[in-house]
Amino acid sequence: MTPTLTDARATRPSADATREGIVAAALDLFADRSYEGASTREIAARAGVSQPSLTYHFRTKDDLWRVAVSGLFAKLNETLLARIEGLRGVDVVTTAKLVIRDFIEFSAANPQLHRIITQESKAESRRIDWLVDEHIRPLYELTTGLFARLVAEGAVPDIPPPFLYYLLTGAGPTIFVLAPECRRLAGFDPLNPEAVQTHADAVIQLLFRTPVARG
Amino acid sequence: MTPTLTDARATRPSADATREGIVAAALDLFADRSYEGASTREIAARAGVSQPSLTYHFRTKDDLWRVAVSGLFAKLNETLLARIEGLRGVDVVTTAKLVIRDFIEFSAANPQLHRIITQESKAESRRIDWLVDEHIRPLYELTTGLFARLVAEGAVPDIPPPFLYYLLTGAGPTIFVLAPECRRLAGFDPLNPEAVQTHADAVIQLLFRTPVARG
DNA sequence: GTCTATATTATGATAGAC
DNA sequence: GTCTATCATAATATAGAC
Repeated sequence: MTPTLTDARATRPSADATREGIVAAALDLFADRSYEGASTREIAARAGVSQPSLTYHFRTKDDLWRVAVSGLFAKLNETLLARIEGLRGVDVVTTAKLVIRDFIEFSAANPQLHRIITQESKAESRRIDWLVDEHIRPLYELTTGLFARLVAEGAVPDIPPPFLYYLLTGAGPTIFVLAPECRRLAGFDPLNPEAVQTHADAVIQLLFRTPVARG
Repeated sequence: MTPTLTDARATRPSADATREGIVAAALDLFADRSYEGASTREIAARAGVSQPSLTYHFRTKDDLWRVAVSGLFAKLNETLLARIEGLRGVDVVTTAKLVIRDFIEFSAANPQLHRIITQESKAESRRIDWLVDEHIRPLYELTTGLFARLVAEGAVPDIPPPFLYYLLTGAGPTIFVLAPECRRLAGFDPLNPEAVQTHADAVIQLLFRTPVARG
């Protein structure tokens, strides 16, 4: 870093702000264009910095991708674990409904997550191995564990938890991932707050077979 | 075409076979790498032809993409309309369950469809406009019409049909689109026939709230 | 109808001034 | 820490032989 004493170079953002700007731009472009389709020049342009600045801060395009994706998963984990922490002692059905609503709200606010996972989920990708080992597996274990208890209680239909995991993974984020299609096709924006809640209600109603009060 | 009388040039495939080979390779690579990420060189290599052969047969990369995608939608429409045709006069609940199972089986056999729609569903894409107008809207009208009748009959929960459309669009294909992830994460291949049926059963069970015999 | 060769542009990463 | 200039490679598309 070696900052100056006065730190007077206010014309340019600080190194941390630069990094954050690059990461945010990278996340948007990786999600929209896929890893191969997003160019470092365009990421730099969107972040308002020069293209070699990415190399300086992140070494390679691959490293930048990993940093950007890790940030997203950190946000998701923080959200879900804070919710679960706050509900310690509460019954599993109530907990699950609130966690699912949190997941759906997160997916609406951050559709990049599901887009990136979808793009990287291909046979040849080295990045999907990293993604699964580093970030997805803990969430998978958490979710399937929750579903196993819900099935045991008869709160959700008797479907194997791995299938329930992929039903939720698909049914939850897809309407937000396809938001540009939805606007053209159905004439409404699924990202507006009312639509997000309607969608969350629908997912919870399908899974739990009971009308659900919004949390 | 101007084929020779003897058509003895058996060393190379015929023009039609060449086109089909290119289209099949393009579909796989567009689905895996997105439009921008798939190179015409790699498509040509997978099809076993030279790179300029793509230009000769399809003029531009964009035209090739459209031809490949149109072929996929033609297959889907053929499948669904044949089923609906064959069930003329049968009650709407039975029809819907069979159509949904067909859609899920098609999604397992052709995960490229949902991958490509997902990749192109971004604000700036000119291709999503074409996709919606040319191919998706008729299927959307068909599906939401079916769901409206199912809701009216009380066969599925009282959820607005556009949301039911996106619930099915997400819950149906996602496990197949994420098959490489699923193999690593859950340890089974969702594309195996037994898993496909288990998944179809699960989707139908969630929507219709009754155990369902396989069709 | 298919190829080799190539024109033109865009890519990821590096060198080096400040 | 940020920039301009540039290298080496890969991209789409074209020219022209066969």
